[in-house]
Amino acid sequence: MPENNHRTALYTALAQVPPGRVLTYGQLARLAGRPGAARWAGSVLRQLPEHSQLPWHRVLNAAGRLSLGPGSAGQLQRQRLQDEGVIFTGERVDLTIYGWPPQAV
DNA sequence: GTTCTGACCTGAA
DNA sequence: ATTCAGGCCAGAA
Repeated sequence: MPENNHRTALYTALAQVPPGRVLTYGQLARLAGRPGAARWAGSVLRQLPEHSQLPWHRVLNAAGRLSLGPGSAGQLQRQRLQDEGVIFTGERVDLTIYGWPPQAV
């Protein structure tokens, strides 16, 4: 069953993201070898265990906003990102600056 | 089998 | 900038 394999690929890709950098669900799915499976990436992160050391907080939606509601998890995500030096312009993060991988120019 | 739902994305109006 | 519709993938009812 390749499902597990893809999930592992997603974990690996996510683990490569350095502190202070963020990526979108779509990019994460693409790095996991599944372009277009952004929702799938979200479901994987949702089922992620709490004791996981993966930087799940570095994943935002394409708009640069937190896809978690204003719950405790959302607060935690924002807190951790700010601790890493990510600056929020309002409720949004500039992906052209903090995006990962770096903007291909 | 169909239908809904969700830590989503893109393009068009 | 905001709203809408269509497309994506997977799991639950």
